Amino acid sequence: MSYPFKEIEEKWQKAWEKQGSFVSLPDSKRKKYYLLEMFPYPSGKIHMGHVRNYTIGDVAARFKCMQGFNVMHPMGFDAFGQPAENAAIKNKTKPDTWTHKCIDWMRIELKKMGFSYDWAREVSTCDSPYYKWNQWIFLKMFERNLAYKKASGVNWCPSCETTLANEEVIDGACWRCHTRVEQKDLEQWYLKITAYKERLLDDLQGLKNWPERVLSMQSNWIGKSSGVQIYFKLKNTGETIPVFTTRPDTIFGATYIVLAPEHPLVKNIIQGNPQEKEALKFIKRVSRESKVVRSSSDVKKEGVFTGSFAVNPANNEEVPIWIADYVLMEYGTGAIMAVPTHDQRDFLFAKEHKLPMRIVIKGPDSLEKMTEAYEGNGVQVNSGQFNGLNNEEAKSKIAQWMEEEGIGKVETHWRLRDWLISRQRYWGTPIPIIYCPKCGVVPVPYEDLPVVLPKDAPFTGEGGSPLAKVKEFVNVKCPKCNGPARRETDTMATFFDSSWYFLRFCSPKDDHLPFNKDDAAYWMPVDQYIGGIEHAILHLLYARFFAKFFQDLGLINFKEPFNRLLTQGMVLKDGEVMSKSRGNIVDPDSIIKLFGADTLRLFILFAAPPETELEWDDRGIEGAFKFLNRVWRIKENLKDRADSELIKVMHKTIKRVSFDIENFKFNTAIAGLMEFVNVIYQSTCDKEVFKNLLIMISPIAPHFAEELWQELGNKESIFNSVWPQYDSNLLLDENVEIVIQVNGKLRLKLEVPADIAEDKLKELVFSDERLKPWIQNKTKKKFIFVPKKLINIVV
RNA sequence: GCCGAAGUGGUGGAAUGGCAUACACGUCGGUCUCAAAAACCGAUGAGCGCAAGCUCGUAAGGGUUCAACUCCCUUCUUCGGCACCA
Repeated sequence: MSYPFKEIEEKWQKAWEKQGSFVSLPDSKRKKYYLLEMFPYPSGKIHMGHVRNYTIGDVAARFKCMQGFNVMHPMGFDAFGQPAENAAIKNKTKPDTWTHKCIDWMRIELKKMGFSYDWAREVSTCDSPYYKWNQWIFLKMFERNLAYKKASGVNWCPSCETTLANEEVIDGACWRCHTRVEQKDLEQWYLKITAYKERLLDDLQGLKNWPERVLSMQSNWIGKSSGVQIYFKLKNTGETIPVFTTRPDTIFGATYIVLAPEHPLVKNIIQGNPQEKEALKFIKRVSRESKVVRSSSDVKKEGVFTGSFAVNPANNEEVPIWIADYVLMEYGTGAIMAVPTHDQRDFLFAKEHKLPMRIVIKGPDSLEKMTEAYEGNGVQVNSGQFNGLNNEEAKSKIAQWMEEEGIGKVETHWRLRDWLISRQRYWGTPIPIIYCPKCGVVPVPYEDLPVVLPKDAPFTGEGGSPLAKVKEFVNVKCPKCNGPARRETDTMATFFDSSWYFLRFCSPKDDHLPFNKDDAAYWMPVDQYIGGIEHAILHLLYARFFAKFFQDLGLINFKEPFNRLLTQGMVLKDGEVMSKSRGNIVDPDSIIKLFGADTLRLFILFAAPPETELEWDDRGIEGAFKFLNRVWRIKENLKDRADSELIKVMHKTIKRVSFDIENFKFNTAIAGLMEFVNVIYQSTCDKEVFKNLLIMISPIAPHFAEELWQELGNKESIFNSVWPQYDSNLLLDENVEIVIQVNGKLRLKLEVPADIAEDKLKELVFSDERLKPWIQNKTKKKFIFVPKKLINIVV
C-alpha cells in the first residue's frame, strides 16, 4: 500500500493558503532573505523546466525560513508578448482574455506543486497598475536622453512582423520563431544601454556568486577591445584613413591597408585608376552576398587592388590600398592595416595576392620559411627606435609615441549596441509618446499615465501595428499646444517588463513610484536568483542595466540586483530537450496524478545536480516514490528509545544535509537522507529521531512531511519549527577505521581507537602479519600518518 | 580562432590532495507467498584465481607528491558563448 498522497497534498495546500503560511512582511529586526525564480510566461500549462526551476527555489525558500530568515518568495507572470496575439487570431478571442485565462490555469498548476509563494505579491506585467511604471521608467529615461528615436538599419523578423533587439537574433534568426532575420531601415526607439557599458562590464567582477559561464557570456557580449586608431594618409590627396588595431606593436609590419567594400572613401580612391572597373564589379558582387555568407569563416578571402597608395605614418612607407570582403564596415573604422607576418588572415590574403611582408616580432621562422603568421609574443625587430623591446611593452610605448606624434589615438571599441525596444505589435506596453505636427515629439505627462492599451484592436494577422487602426487611441490632443496630435503606436519589447519586476515584488501595490524605496531597501538585492541559462545575456543584462539606472535616479543604493545566481540545467528526455515538436514531453500534471507532487519534487532534485542537464527517467520517479513510502512506514515501528548509534548517525546526517541544502547540492542531500533511512531500518528508532528526519525532508516533500508531523501529535506546522542543529560531540566516533597503505597502495584496514597515539599505532601496524609480505626485507623510507584516516608506509 | 564549462560502472550520478564508483536505477540471488506483486535482506567496475587475494581502472599522455578523479603541462572529444572583431 502506498501512502495517500492525493488527499494529503490537497489538504495541506488548502491549510497553508488559509493560514497565510507564506505571506511575508518587512521586519527590520529579522534578517531578510529574498529568493526569486524567473517568473514564467503564462502559456497556461507548466512544463518540467518550470517544475525544476521552482522546486529548486522552493527547497531553498523553505530551508531558509526554518533557519529563521524572513523569507520573501514571490511569483508573478511575464504576461505581455506575442503568443497571446497569435492565440487571439487563432481562437478568435482577445489577448487580454486569453492571457488572464492562462494565468488562472497556471496559478492552479503552480499551487498543485505546493510551492511556498507569497501570492499576495503576485503581479502580471500586462495589467495597467504594472505597465504604468514601464511608461514612467521610459519617460525618466527619455528625460535623460537614455531613450531616443533613431532611423537606422534594424533587425526585422518577417514572420513576427516586428523588429528585434540584437540580443534577440540568434545565428541570424529570430530567437522566437527561427525565421531568418532581415535588415530594414526604420525609425525606432532605443534605450542607451551603451551609456552603462563600463559599469556593466566592471561590475561583473563583483558578482562572485554568479556562474563563470554567465559572466563570460556577458563579458563577450559587451565585447571591450582596447587598441589604437592609426591615421594613414592618402598619398595623393593627403586625406586621412583611420584604421583600428589592437596590435600597435606590429605597425612597422603593416605593408598594405584594406578597406571594406562599403567604405565611403572607396569611390574616390578608385576613380580614374585602371583598376576602377574591376573594383566596381567586385564591390557590386560583394554587396549582393548576404551577411551570413560573408561572415562564415571558411569562405576564401577575396579582394582587389584599388590602384591607390597610402602612407604608413610610422615609417612613411608607401603601402598599396586594397578592398576585401573580409573587412567589415560595421566594426572599427571599416578599414584595417594589414600585417601579414603577424595576422593569419592577412597572411593568407598576402600570399594569395603576392603582397609584401616584413617580420617585426621575432618568431621561430624566417620570412622565407614562414607557413603561417606568427601571432605570439617576442622581441621587436625592423621597428625603428622600438627594436629590442618585448612586443607587450612596445604596445603601450608605440601607442604613446603615436599620440605624441599625432598619428594615432588610443581607443576602445565595444561590441554592445543600444537596445532596440519598439515593437510593431499590440500586446505590449504602449510607448508614452505623442507626435504633434507643431511641437514634435512630446512625452505623455506623468499625471496622464498609464496610457492604457485599448482592449479592442482588430486582429487580422496582416501585419502592421494593430494599435494604428484604433482611432480613439491614435488621435489625441497635444499635451503642449492642445492641437491635434497622434500617439506612438509601437509597444515596448517584453524584456522591458521583466527588467525590473523583482523590484516591484517588494511593494507590488505601490501607486506612487515603481516601487517603494524603503521596502526595496529592506528586501533588495535578491539573495538568490534562479532561472534558465537562456537568459544569461538578454534578461540578466537588461535587469542589471535597469538596476544601475535606478541607482542613478536615487531609488536604490546598490549596484547589482542579484547577489547569487543559479542557472538550472534543462530537462531532457532520451537525450533531447523536451519539446512539443519532438513529442517527448512528460506532463508534470500526469506525474502528480500518478505519484503526487512530493515524489515529483524529490525525483527532479535527486536525479542530477541543479546546474546540469537532467535526463528524465520513468523508473527513477518510481524509485523516488518508493523512498517516500519507505519513510512513511517508519511510523509503524517507533519505539520509546532510539539506539545510541542511530542518534550518532542522525547528527552526522543533520550536518551533511544542512551543508548540502545550503549549497544547493540537493542530490547528495537526498542521498544522505536515504542512507539515514537505511540505517533507521536496521536500528530502533524513536519519535525524536523521526521528527528530525521529517524536518530535513520537509523542504523537499513538504505535504508529506507536514502530514506525518501532524500525525506525531504536533499542533504547529512543521515549517514553524527550527532547523535541527547537530551536536559536534556526537560526530566523533570512539573507534575509527585506519587505512594502511604501502607505497600508496591500499593493503590493510585497521579498527583502532580514535585517539590512538602514533607510536602505538606504528607498533600495531608493523606487528600485523597481513602486512609482512609488503614490508619484509625492505628498507622503510617514510611513515606518513594522517590522524583518524590513514597510514602510508614508503619502502 | 578566443573565452567558458565538462569528460568517472550497464544508466543517473558521489568523492575539503588520503579507501574511486556513495546514493539511486537496472540486473542477479535470497526471505515471505500456493503463486505473483509489494515489502525486506544481500550481490553487482574489468581481468586473473578454488580461495585468501592479486593486477588493471576516473578521455589520452606526461609532471608535481609519500599519496592525484582532484594540482600543473600537452593533446583529444563534447557542450555553450563570441567571432573574417582587425
